Amino acid sequence: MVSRCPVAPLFREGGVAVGTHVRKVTRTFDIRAIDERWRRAWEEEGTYRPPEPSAGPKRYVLDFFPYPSGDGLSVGHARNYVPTDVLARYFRMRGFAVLHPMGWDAFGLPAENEALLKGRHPRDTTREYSANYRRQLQLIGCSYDWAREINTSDPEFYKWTQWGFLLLLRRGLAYRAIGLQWWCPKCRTILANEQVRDGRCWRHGDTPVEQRALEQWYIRTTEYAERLLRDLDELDWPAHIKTIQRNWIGRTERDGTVRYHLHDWLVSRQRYWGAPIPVVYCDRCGIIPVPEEQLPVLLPEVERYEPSGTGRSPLDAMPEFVHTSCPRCAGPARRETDTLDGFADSNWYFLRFTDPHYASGPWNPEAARYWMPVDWYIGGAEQAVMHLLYARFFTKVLYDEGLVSFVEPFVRLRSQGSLLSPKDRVRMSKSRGNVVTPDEVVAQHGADPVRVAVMFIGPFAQDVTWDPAVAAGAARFVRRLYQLLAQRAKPGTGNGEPETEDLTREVRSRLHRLIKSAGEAIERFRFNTLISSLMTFVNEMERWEKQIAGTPLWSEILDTLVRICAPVAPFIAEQAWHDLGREGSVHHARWPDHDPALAHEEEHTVVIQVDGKVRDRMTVPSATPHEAYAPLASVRPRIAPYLHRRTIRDVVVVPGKVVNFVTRGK
RNA sequence: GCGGAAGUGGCGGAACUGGCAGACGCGCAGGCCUCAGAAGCCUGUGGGGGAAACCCCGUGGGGGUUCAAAUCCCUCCUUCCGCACCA
Repeated sequence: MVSRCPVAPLFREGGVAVGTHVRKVTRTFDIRAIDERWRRAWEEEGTYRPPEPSAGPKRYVLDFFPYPSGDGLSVGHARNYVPTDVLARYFRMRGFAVLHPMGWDAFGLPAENEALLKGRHPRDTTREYSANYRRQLQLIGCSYDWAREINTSDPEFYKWTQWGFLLLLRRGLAYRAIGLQWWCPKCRTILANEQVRDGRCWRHGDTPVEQRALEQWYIRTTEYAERLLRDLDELDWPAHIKTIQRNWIGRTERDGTVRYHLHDWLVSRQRYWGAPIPVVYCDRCGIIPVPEEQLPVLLPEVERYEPSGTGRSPLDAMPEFVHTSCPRCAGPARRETDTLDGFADSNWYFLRFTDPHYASGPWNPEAARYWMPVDWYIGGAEQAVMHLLYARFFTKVLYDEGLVSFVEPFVRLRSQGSLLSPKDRVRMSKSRGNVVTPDEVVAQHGADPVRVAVMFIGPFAQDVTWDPAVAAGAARFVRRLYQLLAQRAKPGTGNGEPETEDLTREVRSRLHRLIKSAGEAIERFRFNTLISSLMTFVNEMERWEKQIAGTPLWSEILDTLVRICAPVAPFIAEQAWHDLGREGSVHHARWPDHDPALAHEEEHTVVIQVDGKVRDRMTVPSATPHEAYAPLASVRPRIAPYLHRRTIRDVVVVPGKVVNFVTRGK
């Protein structure tokens, strides 16, 4: 049980000896000790593992999985992962079975290019960098179920990527053709159309691409153009992402024929770091797919994996890999030596997460039936075309094959804005030397303040500039929140007077409005206003504390508040949960239900206008009939003079909001 | 050029369906605490006028609809994104 964890001091006793006397001892909130204690406890307890077998209503909450870079995560990445984590934690507390996994898009050009740059093997860099990502994600309290971690360069994974290629081949959707192809001299490989921007390589913006004639593998995405276009309508995605996809598919009418701008997807890469394309070439039988039971076609272990620059893969120079026997006639045959584009991995990885160690197929049909489709998919708009289009395409192929029951993999998509560096107001990158890491901000303020800061700094979808002052403000808020929840929670700290009925009703109403607005803010991805409503509530409770601390009402408030704060500030909420004497983990506690009758405000402030100008305000019971507004308002000392010797031509009443006396004619 | 999104205090932003503009935070000012500082706490903080009560102005510019506009419509300006040139 979580509650067995050793108790660490919450407050450090601090004091400085000056001159002849010792300064008064001050109590310092030691957030790092709290972080460390619960980070360890959650990992040991498997706090975020979904119950097995999962049942009941589910939520699949997924981040775009990253390729692990040697730069590690910046606070900018936290703008993606933290809000998603809040969403996952919220649904968990609401009683949903939540799938919230993380893995590594480890195969492909970006990973191999970086390894080349470092002069190391991508197998080693991948292992090292993903471990660092995992550490950083745990540092900021992301509640992934790490038992489901996947890695696309793992043979257990790419075996099924190869299976997917064979499926496309069998359905006539993969073909070989010679064509003029874009060649990046730095990558020394062919690029897909989508990987060429302004005549330059997507990974090497300073490198113009060249054209080469080569025989390549293509996927017939164009055959699905119409469905890819049409099915966009039903998706809950940001409008601009849909627009980008529509433009990319680009249906036009010329000569009475429907034409598409979309090209077939070129998947061959003359590179080492990818899944070998599972076909062999036999002189007698032609192109023969590797039988499924012989998968995976293992990527051979080599020390030198640099692109040859000849237009052929490094695998081509390895006779022991190339020479094989034909699966059909057993005669001599040659293996395909190109590898698959990394997007062939990210095409389907979300299915693998539903049962990542399943051995008899790419995914467990039962698990996929339960968890799929992805309910919330969160990631940057830079994947608006490639990954999101290929994953939609492949899902439709799986549907046509009868392997899945849905035609779209991602029901809801949300894209976070970039976090710009305060140094130069551009996106953070190590090469620019403008990165702020979560490590340094956590070291300075603690994990919860980092979480609060990246949510509070601006609207989720908007680009914002990182401001260290926001982190400092978030740290102040987290400390005050913790003090409210835990330090002064003990009975008898206030005057403990039996609360009056009116006060109880008012405070409880306030509490239930917070429950309601917090839940709505999370589901609507308004994390900045989520934080501000928590701040407002804490401010108000600090004001009320003198009157009601130590009463049953106060306990009710704290017990509710600690749950509402758990998704946002999981570390201090867990600590406060235990300080409040509760058992287990707050992260297994139920999200409080808001009672609409309690949340309902008993009084409204009504604005009184004369000719549209605000002249006074009055408080009325919410049950006041709207006919009573004008008589009440017209006799008020501030209002009566305005109405004196004027003809009231009209009175507009909006119950609970406004009463407007119109005296002017048109 | 076409299409889309946006423009609110010194700063980040809030304002749900047209109904109190500026919530919340940062910054700043004054105060408390302190030998002093840091931290913390309290108060104030859109602009102008006024001793005050209050009044006037105010959401990029201009016009309109409406009892009422940050919000809806027209127009102009600016910024960002996508398309168009390349694929």
